Amino acid sequence: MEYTVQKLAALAGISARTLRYYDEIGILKPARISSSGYRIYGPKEVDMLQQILFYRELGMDLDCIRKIITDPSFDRAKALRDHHVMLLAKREQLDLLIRNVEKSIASAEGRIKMTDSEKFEGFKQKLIDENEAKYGQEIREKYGDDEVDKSNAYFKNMSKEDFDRMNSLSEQILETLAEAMKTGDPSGPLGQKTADLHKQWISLCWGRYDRESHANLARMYVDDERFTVYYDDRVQPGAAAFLKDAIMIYTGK
Amino acid sequence: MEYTVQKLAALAGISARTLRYYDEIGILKPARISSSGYRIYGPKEVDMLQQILFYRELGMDLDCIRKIITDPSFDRAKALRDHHVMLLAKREQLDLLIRNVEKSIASAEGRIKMTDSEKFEGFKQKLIDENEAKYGQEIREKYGDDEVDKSNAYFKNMSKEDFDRMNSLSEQILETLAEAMKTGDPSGPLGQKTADLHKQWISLCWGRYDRESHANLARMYVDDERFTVYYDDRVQPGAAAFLKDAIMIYTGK
DNA sequence: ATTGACATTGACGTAACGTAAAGGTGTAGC
DNA sequence: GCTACACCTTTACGTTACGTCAATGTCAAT
Repeated sequence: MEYTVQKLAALAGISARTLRYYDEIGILKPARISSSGYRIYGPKEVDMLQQILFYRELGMDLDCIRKIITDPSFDRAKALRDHHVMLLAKREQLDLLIRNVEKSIASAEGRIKMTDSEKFEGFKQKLIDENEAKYGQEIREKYGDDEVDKSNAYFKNMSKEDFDRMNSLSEQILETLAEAMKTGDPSGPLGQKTADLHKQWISLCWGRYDRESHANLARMYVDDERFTVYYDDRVQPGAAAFLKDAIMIYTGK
Repeated sequence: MEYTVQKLAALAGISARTLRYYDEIGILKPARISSSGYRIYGPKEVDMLQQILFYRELGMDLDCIRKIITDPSFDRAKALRDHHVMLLAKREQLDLLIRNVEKSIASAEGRIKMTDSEKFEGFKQKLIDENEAKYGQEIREKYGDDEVDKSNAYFKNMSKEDFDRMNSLSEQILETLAEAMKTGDPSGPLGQKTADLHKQWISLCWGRYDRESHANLARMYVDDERFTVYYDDRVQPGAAAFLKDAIMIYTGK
């Protein structure tokens, strides 16, 4: 498939001017120039543009992008994996921001107090992202290692202290869930306390927390018999469904 | 609490120059000027800056931000709720991008084919975001409804077809896992096939897939007795650990 | 052959700061 | 009281990633 400037621009959701600029600064040259001087882009350029937009989305400046993609050792497969890691990091930052705005709402309603520092949580992270984007590969490779280390160290470092805490949380969840079900209200204080304990348990298990995963896990609780049976047996029938409702309200889903 | 430029800048993770610029264009004036001409910011300004950064994060230009926050009918509580809705929308766009990069990886490995249009999914959304930011409230209120509908539609839409597929996948996983364990090699073709089936199952359950969550779930399989017992009972002792190893290799963690 | 939607290359404009210059201020330590 | 040094000020020019004309050429259809 071949594209002229405006066709490709429409496809990618950018302007024709942007494509001409990218040609001008040598970041994305057309596959060929037609006899009448038109820029013609081919499949390779489409893929390259996608790469560029991924980097751009992560806040990298065009000069840095050029250095990376024109590097002879540029590895598209690795770049895609890097994008993936960075996008997941960005989502965590976004989740921080979302929690920030939720806390700000609660604070505006006088339900909680926020420190000034808390008011800017999730914004600062952006700077770190950008630094990472600038220093590029080495740090990213290190980042990758850290990731692996972090993952591996998870259950190694956890032994005893955290593990005990995890088991204690499991028990607390069951106890609080039983109490909460007596009230019959998943949105009540006991229901929400259960959800909060459950969140702590997840944070410990997964090493990180995001509301969407929490909600998905809750859905699985009613959907997957392993879980349903576990909670229904240990608390009472309907416990898994009750917990799911509490978590849904807790996560705002 | 009172802040000088650099103190506030450090707090918010921006530069002192940015604060002076915001003063210059009339978007954030200091509470007062000290006898020696220093800018002094108070608690009100801290909250205002937070607002500004929320709007900026959503891609709004400063001129537009000024019009909003200097409007006499500006309602901080409503603004916060708007931020919340917009940030959730942004996260959905991010999830689209993440799925895009995952598909791109699969495509690079020749596992699937992508249309050129699909290659730019999640980027275009940004334009829509900006339009929404401009046209504001009515659309956002409608969007909010869609949000709720979509969440609810998750398992409603799944009924029968997908649900059956889920159960069939569960069985396949157990069968393949049993076969794979005979070879004793989690990295072998059968072990990796098990992991791939498991991935499909997750994709169905969670509505999306990322390797990190997959790996975390695998860790939970050996760590949480509910899972361990489930697999060890149904296949053979050590099955949960074997599956975890296979998934670790599969996800490259 | 004309129309209208495309393409081209300049060239200047703009937003949101970065950066440097030239100078005043606050306070900690000697 | 003096010095050092980290902070503050304004002024002003530089930069990035394009937007926006302007002047001109091209293509496809009527």
